[in-house]
Amino acid sequence: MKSNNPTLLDFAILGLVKKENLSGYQIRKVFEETAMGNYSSSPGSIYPSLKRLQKLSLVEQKLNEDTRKSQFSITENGLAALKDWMLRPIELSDVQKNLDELLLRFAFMDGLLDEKDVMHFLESLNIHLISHIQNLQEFLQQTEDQTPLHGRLAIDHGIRSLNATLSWSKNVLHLIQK
Amino acid sequence: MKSNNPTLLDFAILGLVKKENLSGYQIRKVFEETAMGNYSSSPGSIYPSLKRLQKLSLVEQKLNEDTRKSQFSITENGLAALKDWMLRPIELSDVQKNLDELLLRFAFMDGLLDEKDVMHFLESLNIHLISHIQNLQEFLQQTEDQTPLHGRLAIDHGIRSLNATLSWSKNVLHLIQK
DNA sequence: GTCGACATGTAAATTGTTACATGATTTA
DNA sequence: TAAATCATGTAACAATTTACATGTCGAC
Repeated sequence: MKSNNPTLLDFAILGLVKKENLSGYQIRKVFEETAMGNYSSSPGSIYPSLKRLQKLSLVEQKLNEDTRKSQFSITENGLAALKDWMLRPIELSDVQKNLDELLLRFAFMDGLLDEKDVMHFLESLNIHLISHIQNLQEFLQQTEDQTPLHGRLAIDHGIRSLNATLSWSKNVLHLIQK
Repeated sequence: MKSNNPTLLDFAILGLVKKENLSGYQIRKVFEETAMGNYSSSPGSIYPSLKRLQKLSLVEQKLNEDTRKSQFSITENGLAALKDWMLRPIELSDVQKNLDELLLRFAFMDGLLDEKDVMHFLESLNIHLISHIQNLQEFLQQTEDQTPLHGRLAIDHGIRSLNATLSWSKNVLHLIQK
């Protein structure tokens, strides 16, 4: 009854080594120095994650002939797992709690999914965003008198933020459809 | 060498019981049913959190005379801790990774901080948001040719999302200044 | 009288954080 | 040759998730 499901960090690493073979240290540097800085770069998270990925045979460690250094590369298994993850149906709870994960999925779709699947992902994202935004607006109206000002403003922030995501998503859809 | 620092969930609960005395179950319901649904409502997180807060004497358990049921209320200590937390200087890393926490801090400021401190919080937030947005834009430009399309679009999402937060914050500042 | 909601917990497993530890290689 | 960076790991601790466990109370 073991879970064996890769964590979000596992997928982040998997997506990175898919694009380019990397050593553990190089992966840490990516998380430290690039816009992916929201993921942990501590050795105590990266190296255990790489072990997990190896145990699941999603990545393998190979010697780079040029640099004589060991690097990780994605396996067939790993590619399939990455694709499965990207094609997972979006749920309302993802939009409520795991927007980061959806964005990470999108960020790695390059060259893995075809245009049709990317569009389907964005369309599904739009539907769930709209639904969640509406829920928040209704909640705001229904609790107008009970909720203190700052609480209402915080919810308003949530709505605005989701609207920004929605308009981004529509924009990207437009852009992809050329 | 123990840390004894309340977690984000601890502060979320502390903020709730500050507004109103609540039982553990009632707290769970808030996280299940309201816009605070991004915080965990599982008994395995709520009850241990309440124990931590009690051990730190930030909340105390009392019998509600009317309902004959036990509820938690915030202590003097708890009020001070909540205030300290809200007055913590904002850092760039908060804007990069912990925007949720900043929003939670704002959401509970009602009746705890005076107008001046709220404004200072928002002004500091603005400064850090602007700085982070600029960093992301520079990163986008510097890596334009190396980063694949989806990666650039994901960063663009980050920028748009932060801009939404910034415009919200400016709006709130305006609103508070009347 | 039974079903659903109220109500409070614990245990195991998982994950991640912080700090520690070690050594090689490069560069000033 | 000393300092910085490269490079990989472990250990202790903290927090959360999931599942289990138990019992009360009100409504139908």
